[in-house]
Amino acid sequence: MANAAPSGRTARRPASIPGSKPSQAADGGASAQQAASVTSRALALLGTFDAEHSVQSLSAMARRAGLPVTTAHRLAGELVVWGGLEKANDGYRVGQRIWRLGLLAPAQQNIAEVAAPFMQDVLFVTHNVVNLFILDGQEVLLVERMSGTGAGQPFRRVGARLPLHASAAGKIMLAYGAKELFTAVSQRLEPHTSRTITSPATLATEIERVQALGYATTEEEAGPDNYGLAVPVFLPNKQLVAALGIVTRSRPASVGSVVPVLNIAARGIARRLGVEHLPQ
Amino acid sequence: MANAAPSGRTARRPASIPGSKPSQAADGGASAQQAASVTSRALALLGTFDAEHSVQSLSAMARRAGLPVTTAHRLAGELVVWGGLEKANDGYRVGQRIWRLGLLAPAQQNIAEVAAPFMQDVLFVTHNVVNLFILDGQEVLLVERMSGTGAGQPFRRVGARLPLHASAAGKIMLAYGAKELFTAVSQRLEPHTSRTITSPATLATEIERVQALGYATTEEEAGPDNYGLAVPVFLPNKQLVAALGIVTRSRPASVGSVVPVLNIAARGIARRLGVEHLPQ
DNA sequence: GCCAGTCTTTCCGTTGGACGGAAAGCGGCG
DNA sequence: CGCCGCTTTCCGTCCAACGGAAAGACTGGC
Repeated sequence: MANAAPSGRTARRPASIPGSKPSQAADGGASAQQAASVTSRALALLGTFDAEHSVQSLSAMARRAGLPVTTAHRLAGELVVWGGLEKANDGYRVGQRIWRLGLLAPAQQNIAEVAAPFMQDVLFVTHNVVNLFILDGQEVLLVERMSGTGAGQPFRRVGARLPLHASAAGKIMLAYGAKELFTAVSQRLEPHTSRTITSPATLATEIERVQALGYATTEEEAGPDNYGLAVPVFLPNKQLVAALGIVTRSRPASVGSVVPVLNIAARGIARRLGVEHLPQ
Repeated sequence: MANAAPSGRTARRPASIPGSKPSQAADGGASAQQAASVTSRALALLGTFDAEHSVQSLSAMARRAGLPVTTAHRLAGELVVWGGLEKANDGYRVGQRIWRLGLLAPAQQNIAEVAAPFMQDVLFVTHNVVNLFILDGQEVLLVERMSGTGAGQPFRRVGARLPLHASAAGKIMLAYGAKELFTAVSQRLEPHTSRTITSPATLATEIERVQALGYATTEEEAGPDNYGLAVPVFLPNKQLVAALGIVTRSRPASVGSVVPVLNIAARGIARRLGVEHLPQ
């Protein structure tokens, strides 16, 4: 993977990056400038779309992608032809071809599809918003979500990410996942509310509590009026694959009665995952 | 135009090369029609993924996209870096970045998200597989689907398309949509089972029946052991936006009791769609 | 009506990145 | 061990991509 030759048409990075942390750091998607190859520019264009920018004008895309408008125009045109973007009067949107492609992505395809029916069952019983998270890097990724007609606006959307130390699902990952994860995460505990755990020691105690209880909770640690509860989803071979949980707007009265429901659903999901395709 | 030098990157096959490499004149490349631009090649690569090919080797992708392996290798590499593809030992898959992008696509975002809770309610009452279709071109597109733990394997997956004349949702579109749609579709009525409607006259009668009843049914017209039932979802201004339905494995006993349930849910969906963002 | 500002689209000369054949590396099979 | 298919690196050639310039479309202010 030698870095490409420095000579670039537009601009170039001075020298190879000093290692630092690959992770997801720089490539925010929108902020990414410094495109070099044709493909990366087209992709940068796609990367400008997110939940807050699901409809954009051409020049907005160009600006956010750090591309000349002319270039953006040409590339966007090709994307539209292919179906990756759709063009309306008010701007560009993500095309349905991308959507259909996305349904083939592994994280989505296996777990979420298998889990959905079981999540329904939980919803029927508890009438709370039901979430399914998987671990992705040093965050949890919401792969499926369900809420009844009664619930208000959803807290998070499918595809959202949450930090490990400020979410019930994240605590599950910390408690039952690799130890390295804990050490890595506890380096940087960003506060989201006044109740977010920001001390590594406190977090360690909390994780021990989770391990002892078998479930994790959050109390306004991710956002105000946001109470979470999650249990692990283990494969038959004890491997942790996901965290199943609920979210409520006020402190749940009966944690004790919800946990068994979640556990039953988690076991059901695990059983089916074990039968069908193997973990990964 | 008048291409000058034949020694081009794309063409290059005068008489000079001793090597044979016939290569079809017009390139019959399965799906992709002689792409030229860089972007279109990268996209052609993505386009090789579908439900039957969710994991592919590099050369398989190259073959299906009609690209040289070398080129495919380079492009796939860029896609992997960006997150559009994921590379495992057994081949490439669609990356989760595409999945997350896809969630922003309009068809998915608006209707499916709004409809989901109401579909839950239907599922709760009927215990059947619940489907939500929108019209897309001359087909219906499954944008959301729900099934309980009891139901067996799903008939269709989200993202699937069905012909208008062989699906309950499609009949709804024909009955309440634009008239031109009917004339266009009735030109080519492909049979899927022995019970599929293949005569324009029969279809016309069927559509009238749908208009009279207010709901549509199919009886093994799309596949064996496949019985469908669907109702329209109208916006407050009478515009048809979707079809909501259920699927069963045997002839449903009580159509009469399910239709009201579907209609209530359809009204609920419409009401919320009307309140929030306007149709399109 | 006119001007100013923003966004979209076409045109076209220049050139640097994409192209892909060749070949090495890699594994499996008979 | 030789054959076959897939993956990956290398590198000289050359055309497609690039993007500045400018016209067109549209809005809003005065």
